[in-house]
Order: sequence, then C-alpha cells, then structure tokens
Amino acid sequence: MRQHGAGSELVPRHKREEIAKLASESGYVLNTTARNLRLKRTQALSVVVPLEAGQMLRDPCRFEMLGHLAEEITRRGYGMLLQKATTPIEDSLEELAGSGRSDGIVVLGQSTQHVALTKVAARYRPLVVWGAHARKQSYCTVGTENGAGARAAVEHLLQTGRRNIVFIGDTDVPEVQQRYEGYRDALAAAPSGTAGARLLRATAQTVYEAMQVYVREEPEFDAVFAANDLIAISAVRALSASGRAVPQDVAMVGFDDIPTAAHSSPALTTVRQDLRRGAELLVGLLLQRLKGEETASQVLPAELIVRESSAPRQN
Amino acid sequence: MRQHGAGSELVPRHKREEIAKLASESGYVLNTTARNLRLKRTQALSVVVPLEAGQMLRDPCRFEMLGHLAEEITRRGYGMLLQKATTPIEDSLEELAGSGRSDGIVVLGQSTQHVALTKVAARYRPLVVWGAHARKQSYCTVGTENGAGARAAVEHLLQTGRRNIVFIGDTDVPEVQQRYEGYRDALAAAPSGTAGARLLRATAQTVYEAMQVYVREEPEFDAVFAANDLIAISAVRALSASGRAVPQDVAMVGFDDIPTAAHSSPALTTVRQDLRRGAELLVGLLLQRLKGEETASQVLPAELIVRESSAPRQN
DNA sequence: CTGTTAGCGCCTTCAC
DNA sequence: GTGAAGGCGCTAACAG
Repeated sequence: MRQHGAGSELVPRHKREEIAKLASESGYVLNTTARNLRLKRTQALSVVVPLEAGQMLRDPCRFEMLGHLAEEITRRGYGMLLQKATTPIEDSLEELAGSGRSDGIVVLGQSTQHVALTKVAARYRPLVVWGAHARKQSYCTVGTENGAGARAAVEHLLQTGRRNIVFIGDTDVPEVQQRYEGYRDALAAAPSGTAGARLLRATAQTVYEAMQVYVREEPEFDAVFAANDLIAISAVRALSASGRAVPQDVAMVGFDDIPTAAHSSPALTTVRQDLRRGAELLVGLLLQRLKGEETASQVLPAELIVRESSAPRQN
Repeated sequence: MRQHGAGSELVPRHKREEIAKLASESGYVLNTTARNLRLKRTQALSVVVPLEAGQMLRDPCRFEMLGHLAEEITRRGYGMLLQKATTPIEDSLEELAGSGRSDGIVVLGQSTQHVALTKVAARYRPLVVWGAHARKQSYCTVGTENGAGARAAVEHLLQTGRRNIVFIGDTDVPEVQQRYEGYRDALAAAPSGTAGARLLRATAQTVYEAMQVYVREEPEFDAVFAANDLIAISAVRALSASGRAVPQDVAMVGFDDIPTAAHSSPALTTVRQDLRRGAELLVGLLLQRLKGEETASQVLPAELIVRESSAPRQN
C-alpha cells in the first residue's frame, strides 16, 4: 500500500498544523534543493524575454504581462525565473531547457525568433509562447486575435470619415504582420475613394524621426494605425512637432491599451488585449504540458477602445 | 594540494572547449539541482516586490528597475527569481529566506514595510533593499538622494517665479517622506512672499479625483511638485480637466524620469534617478554580503531634468 | 596525476 | 503501523 506522501491528506489537519508549528518554532525549514533533486523537478518556471542586442526591456505591454505571469505562477505554487535572452535566442533556450533550472518555459513574445522556437519546441515539450499563432505552427502559443483587432480599428477610422490611413510597424514580428494583414483586409473592403495600404516601417525607437520625414515626403494622409501604443504615442508627438494636430488633422489608433494610453494627450484610441487572461492561459497550458498532455494554441479576443485621438474631424 | 575545481583555470582552454563540444554533442547537460545541493547554494537571487493587497505592479519605475536587475543578475552568472509579496511582507520574506530557494534577496522598494525589513534583516544577512536610507537603519539600502533631488526641483520652481507650490504624495512611504522634507527645506529658504508647505495626500490611483477636488477647495497655487511621475502625469490631466493649463497656470515637476515623462504633453520636468547604477550596486552589495562582508548603504545622486511642464509663465 | 567514494537533504521503497 | 536504507547527480576529498 502507498504510504503518506508529503502533503498527503491522510494526516488530520490539526496534526499537520501542530507539526508545522513545532517545526517553525525550532527553526527547521525544508531544503528545497534536496527535495527538488529527489523529485526531479524544480518547482520553478522560466520566463524568457527575447530582446535585440543592447536593448533594454521598455515595452510596457510585456512588462504588464510579466506582472500577471508573476502573479499566476506564484499562485500555482511555482517560482518564476526571469531570463533576458538576446536574439538570436536558440542557444540560450537550448541551454535553459537542458539545464534543469526550471520545469518549463514561457517565451514572452516571438520577436523575430519563429524558426528558433520551432526548432527548440520540437525537442523540448514544456514550452509555451506568447505571440501570434500561424496555421501550421508546431509550438503552442497564446495570443490576441491580431487580425480581427486591426480590422476593427481600421473600420472605426473609415466610419469616422478617414480615407487615407498609414500603418506603422515592423512587419518582421509575426504579431505586427498579422495586424498589418488585418489592416489591409479592412482597406480591401473599404468604400471607393479610400487610399490603398501604406506601410511606414518603424519601431518605437525609430518612429519619431521616421514620422517627421514621412510627413515631409508623403504628406497625404489623414489617419495612422500604429502596431502598438508606444509607436502611436511617439507618432503623435512627431506629428505635433511637424505641425499636424491629432485628431483634427490626423486620427491615431494604437494597439495594446497600455496604462499610458488613457493618460496621454489626446487620450489614445487603441485595441485592448486581455493580458491577465493571457497569463492565466499560458501558465495553465504549460502545467498541462508538464503533465504530458497535448495542448492547442489559444487565441484571445481583442477589444477596440475609442478615445479622443480618433475623434471625427470638426467641420 | 588542491585539485582542479569545476571551472578551474588549470585546464587548458582548447581542452575545455573540446570537452564542452563532446558533451554538447552527446546531449549531456549538467544537472543544476544536484550541483547546487552539493555546493549548498542555488546560484539564484530573489527579487521581492512588495505590493498592497490586490494591486498589480504598475509603477514603471520599479519595472525599469526590474529590467536592470535582470540584466545585472544574469551578467553575474546568477538566475533571478521574481516574487510578488503582499504587504505585510514579513512572513513571505522569512519563508523565502529560510527555504534556500535563493542565495540572497533584493527587496524592490520599502513600501510601508520598514519594521518588517528591520526584523528579517537582523537574522538574515544576504538582504539588500532599494529605497530610502534612514540614519539609524539596520538593513543595507541603495537609493537616490531624495531630499537633495526634491530641493533642486523646488528651487527650480522658485527661480522660475512660482510662489505657491503644492506637494502631492503619500508620506507613509519613506522615499516620499524624504522628498517631502526636501520640499519643505527648500520652502524654508525661499524668498519672502512664498506660500508655506501644502500637502495633498494622494497616490497615482487617487490623484485624478483628489486633484480636481483640491482645485475647487484650495485653488490658490501656481505649481505642483509630485512625489513621482505617475502622479504628476495624472495631476496634469486632472488640472486640464479643471480648466487649468500646464505650465501656463500651474507648473508641474515629477520624480523618477520614467520613459513616458519625456513623451507626455507637455513634456514633464522631473528628477532623474540612475536606476542602472542602482541595480549594479544592489547586486554588487548583495554578492559582497554573500561572501560574509559587511556593506554600507549607498546613496545615489539625483539629477533635475527641465522640460516644458515647468516653463516660466508668459506675460 | 587518475580513479574511487562519501555524502549534500530529501522522498520512497522495502523490511520489520 | 514504524524504522532503516537506497539513491537522485553532483563535487571534493581521499587513496592509489
């Protein structure tokens, strides 16, 4: 017959408490390392944040996700091991997977590392990724309905009378690519007289300069849909520095609904992601995979939040 | 004679690489848990973030600090274990200290837990705290020269012609208390005709409402010094909603220089903390303490960054 | 210099 | 039911 394992329910509650009290009084504490060695686990999950070389983690969206992950991982009784990884991340991922420092890995954003993730995930099962889901993709992702969110944003701009909408973002990142596709889909269904797709390739770091150049060289636009809120907020400043007012001259819509979005001026219209739910799913799926179960990728709904930056023109 | 320990320099470089290559080809990886058990260490440092119950980690300043800490801890060859702790934090801190999950602890902000920290630090040596340093304090801190930074901010407001300055913040937090004292010191040395100290007790969550009430009830002020940038940015919005323009009617100065500060409108005048240096010191001191050395608390200089929100009145 | 071994602290199996 | 012992994978000390 099986004996009482640690944490077994066969020992009466008051007895357990008594023992615990005694233990804490005598200053005794369980050695986690030894226990983990014996049980062949670490009771910790790694969260890997891919970053370009020399970049700091600035993106408030991923920061907030980190907070939710810390919450959720702790709640499930695990420790959270935070790791920055400089792109390309394949080697650090392999090492982390092999080292046994943690029981599983959450990758926070695909960045440009789709291929590396595919490779690693082929051999290392307990891995989940926050990001875009591609049809034939082999690793397990949780992410937002980027295409649908982008379509909603662009349709909103069209309905409020905008006819010449620029997209700003770096389409090398899968999530941004999906948002760009949603943007194009919405334009394809737009009323006649609407200008075609226009892409300004830029990141939050480069957009302030790039936007000002763009205003000089291709000034014919009355709205911008930015791949994320950071880009949107910098673009608003750049436009204002170039003498174009938001929303009077140009409407602006972002993506993510970072806390700053509601507090910038003008308050930013954006597409909200449910990060809390995302964190819950990521951790939940990872724990399932730890038990050997297969898991399907999950896509979360996006929600358009209309604020001042996309107010219709006053005539 | 001593034998070659793991990582010893006595083994020639090419030999090591050969072995490493062989090892990686055969798929062999060192088991960290077993090694750690043997060596009685974990090669990981905990970062504890104290939070009020039910609060999320929103403060961009601490987020940025987390990023720097991740960087620095990784660079030193340690893993970073991230833990949220709900105030009061004494129990979770005790448990973390005893569990042996990590070799040392960084507490990110004192919050209101000065007493708890004093208690824990008395028995657990490898502990450092990011926050304010009090004279007779028993635990080791790294923090910014809050008083001097605040004085510089208030003197700047006085020099640009402001005469009635309100302080906004929650003085229960030691860092905020120090900033408030710097503010009062500067006012005490101000030219005659300057109004005395005025305190509006509020946090980033409550300031938007509180500011609007304050404008109605005690409208006689021409400048605000906020305990941090988040408060400052919300206060600007509240003032603007109440029909008072920044900086024309009211000058605004914050503290921290979070990334948003430069990008809000108007761009925010603020006091910058050197978080990168702070992270380096925190980790460096912690590693010294791990070696059994004593360490003194460190105070970093603050730097006033003048932007649009404190521009002198146009007459 | 190389090979063997004891033991880090815990959980689980097996013998009593 | 209780108690002793083996071994998780590693490193440092020891013997050859």
